[in-house]
Amino acid sequence: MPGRSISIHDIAEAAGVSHSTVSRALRNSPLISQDVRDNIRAIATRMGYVPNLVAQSLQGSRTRSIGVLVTTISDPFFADVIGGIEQAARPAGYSVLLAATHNDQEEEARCLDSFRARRVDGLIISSSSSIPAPLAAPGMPLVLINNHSERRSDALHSVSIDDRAGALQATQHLLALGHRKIGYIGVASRVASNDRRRRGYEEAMAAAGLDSAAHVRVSASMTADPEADVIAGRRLLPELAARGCTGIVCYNDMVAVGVFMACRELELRVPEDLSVVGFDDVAISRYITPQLTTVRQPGAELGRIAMQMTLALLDNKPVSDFLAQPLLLVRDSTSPVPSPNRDKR
Amino acid sequence: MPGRSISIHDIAEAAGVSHSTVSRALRNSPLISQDVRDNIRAIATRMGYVPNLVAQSLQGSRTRSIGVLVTTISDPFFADVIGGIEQAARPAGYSVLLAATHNDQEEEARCLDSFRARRVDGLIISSSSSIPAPLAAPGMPLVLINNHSERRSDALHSVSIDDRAGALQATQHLLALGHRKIGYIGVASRVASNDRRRRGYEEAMAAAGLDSAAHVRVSASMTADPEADVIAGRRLLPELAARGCTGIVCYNDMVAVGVFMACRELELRVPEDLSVVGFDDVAISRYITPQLTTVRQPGAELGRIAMQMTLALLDNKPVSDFLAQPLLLVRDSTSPVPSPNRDKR
DNA sequence: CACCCACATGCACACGTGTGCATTGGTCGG
DNA sequence: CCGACCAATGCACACGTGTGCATGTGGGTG
Repeated sequence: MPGRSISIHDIAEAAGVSHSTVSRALRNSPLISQDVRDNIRAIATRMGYVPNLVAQSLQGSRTRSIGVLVTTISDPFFADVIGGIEQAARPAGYSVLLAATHNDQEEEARCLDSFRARRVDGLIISSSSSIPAPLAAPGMPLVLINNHSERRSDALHSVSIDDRAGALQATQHLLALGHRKIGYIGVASRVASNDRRRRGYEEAMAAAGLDSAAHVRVSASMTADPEADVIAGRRLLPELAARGCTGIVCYNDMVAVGVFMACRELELRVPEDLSVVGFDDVAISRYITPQLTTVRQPGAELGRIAMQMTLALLDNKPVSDFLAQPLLLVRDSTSPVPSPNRDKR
Repeated sequence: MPGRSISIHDIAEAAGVSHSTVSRALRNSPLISQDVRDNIRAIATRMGYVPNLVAQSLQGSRTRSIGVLVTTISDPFFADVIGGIEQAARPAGYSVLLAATHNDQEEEARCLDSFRARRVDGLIISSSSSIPAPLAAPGMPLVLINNHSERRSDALHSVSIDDRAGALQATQHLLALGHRKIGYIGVASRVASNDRRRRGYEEAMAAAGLDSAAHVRVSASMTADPEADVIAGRRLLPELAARGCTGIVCYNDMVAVGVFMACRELELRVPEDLSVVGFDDVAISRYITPQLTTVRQPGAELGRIAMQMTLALLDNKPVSDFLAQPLLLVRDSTSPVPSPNRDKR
C-alpha cells in the first residue's frame, strides 16, 4: 500500500485554487500570474510533489518510453547496444523498457504484445529473428539494428553495419598475408547477418580465384548465447585445421575465442600456425592472448544512432537508414602464412 | 500520429453494449452471461484490441513495472544481473525499466526521479553509490544487490554475495599453495564491496600471521567501467611484483585481466611466476589464458532472486535478506609458490 | 397476483493530468 | 459613464479502464 502520493488536487487545495491553475503553473503557462505561479511551485516542492507520468501518458497519448527488444543481454555486443540506447534516451526524457527474447518466437511475440499494451512511443529491435508480420501500430517508429531485411515496408528503418564489407575486408587481410586456404566459421542462430558475412568472405575468395565452398562451416545450434558461439568455434575448427587451413574468418569474436580454445587443445599456435580474424571488437577481444585481429562494430554507437533516429521519427523528421562502415583492427592473431614447413599432419 | 488504437468503447459500440460490460467480459467476470462474454471476446480479437496498460495503471494504482538501476550495462556482471531480473519479471507480468547511472550522483537522482514519476511498483538497485536518503515512497519495495549497507531501514532489503567470505577463501587458497607475500588490488569506484573484499583478504593474512598493509593497492579512479578496472590491475601490479609478491587477490575478474596484461609486459608467467585469483566468474574468465581461478558470483541468479524478492514484497509476504555463499573455482591461474629460485630482481 | 430473488447489464464515478471555453474582475478608451 | 478588451482563473471534459451501486427483467413461490 503505497499510500497514494500527492496530486495536483492536493496542491490546489493547499493553495486555494483549482487544479487547472496548478497544472498550468507547473507547466509555466503565461496564463497564470507570476506570483501565483511562484507560490504554487513553492507549495509543490514543499509537499514533495512528483508528477504522475502515467496520467500524463494517458491524457496526451504518448508515454515517452521506447521498447528495446534484444536477443540476449549477456552478449557483450548487445550490452553495448543497450548502453548506447539508454545513454541517448535519458537526455531526451525517454525511458527504455527492456526485454529479451532468447531467439524464441513465442517469447518475442509476448514481448511485443507487452510493449504494445504499454503504448511505447517507439521500438528498437536488435533481434535476428524474422520481423513479425503484424508489426506494432502502423506509424509507430520502428528501428532495426543489424537486421536490414530488404526494406519491405516504408515504415521500418534500420541501423546496421556493412557485414559483407567487413567480412570482405577481413578475408582480404588474410589473403594479403599470403594465406590461400582460408576457412569461415559461422553460426545459424543469426541467419541474416551470418549469411552476409559469409557472402563477403566468399566474394573475396572468389575474387582471388580461390575455392571456398569446402571451407565453410556453420554451427546448426539455434541458441543465441555467447557460450553457444564459443562452443561453435571450438567444435568446428578441427575439421578446417585438418583440411590444411592456415587462416580463419570467424562470424564474431566469441567464435574466435572458441577457435583459440580449440587451437590450444590441438597445440596449434596463434598466429604462427593459424591466423584468426574475429568480428565485433567486443572488449574481450583485447583481453585474450594473443590480442584478436577483428572487424570493429561500434555497438554503443549503433545504439545511440538508433535512438536518435527514433527521436527524429517521433518528430516526423525524415530519416535515412544508416549503414556503418566496418573497420579492420589488425592486432596479434594474424601473421604471414608459414613457409613450407608443412610438418603438420 | 499513431491513429489512436481501439478501446473498449469501440468494442462496446460494435457489440451494442456498454463499456462496463466489455470490461467485465474481457476480465472473464461471472457477472456477464456466457454467450455475451464469448461474443465480446470474439469481437475484441477480430478488431485487434490490445488493452491499454497505462489506463489500467492509472485506475488501479500499480503499473506492473519495476525500475532497475545499475552502474553500467557494459560490465558483464551487471549484464548478467539484468538478464536474471528480466527473466524473472516477464513470467510474472512485470516489465523492467532500465537506467544506468555511471557512478554519477546527479544522474542517479534523475533516474530515480524518472522512476518515481513513472510510478514503478518496485525498485532494484545494483549501484554502488550511497543509497539516496530520500528513497522512493516509503512502502515501495526496494531491493539492493550487493549493497547491504548495515540495514539502516526496515524497508530496504538486499541480495548480495558474501564478499568477505569470498576474498577470505581466495586468500586461503593462495596460502594453502604456500604463498606468503600476497597482494590485493582493488578499485575505489565500488567502495563498499571493495572494502569488504579487502577485509576478507586482510583477515586471512592476519590469521596466518602475515603482514598485509604493505601489499594493498586500490585504484583511485571513480569511473565504474570494465575498462577502468582493467587499467587498474595493469597499472597497480608492477609495484606489488617489485615487492616480491607471488600471489595476487583481485577485486574482480576485470582487474585480473589487467594483471594478466601487466604480467605479459613484465614477462612474468602466470601461474609459474605469479598466481592470480579473480572475483565474479564472469564469462571472460574462462576464455583468457590461463583460465582464471576465481570466486564465483552468480550474477543471473542474484538478479532472479532480487526480482522474486520484489514480487514477494509486492504481495506483502515477509522476506529475509539473501546472502549468497561464494564458491572458489580453481582453474589454471594459481599454482604452488615457486621454490627458492629467486632469480627475479 | 404480488413479492422476492437471482441474474444480467448500465450509470456514474474514480484514477491524475491537460486544455478549450466560459467567467470574472479590472482597466482603459471613447 | 459605459462598453470593450485583457488578464487571470475556474468549469468541464477528455484520455481508457475498473467497479460499486442502481436498474431492469424474468421466473419462481406463497
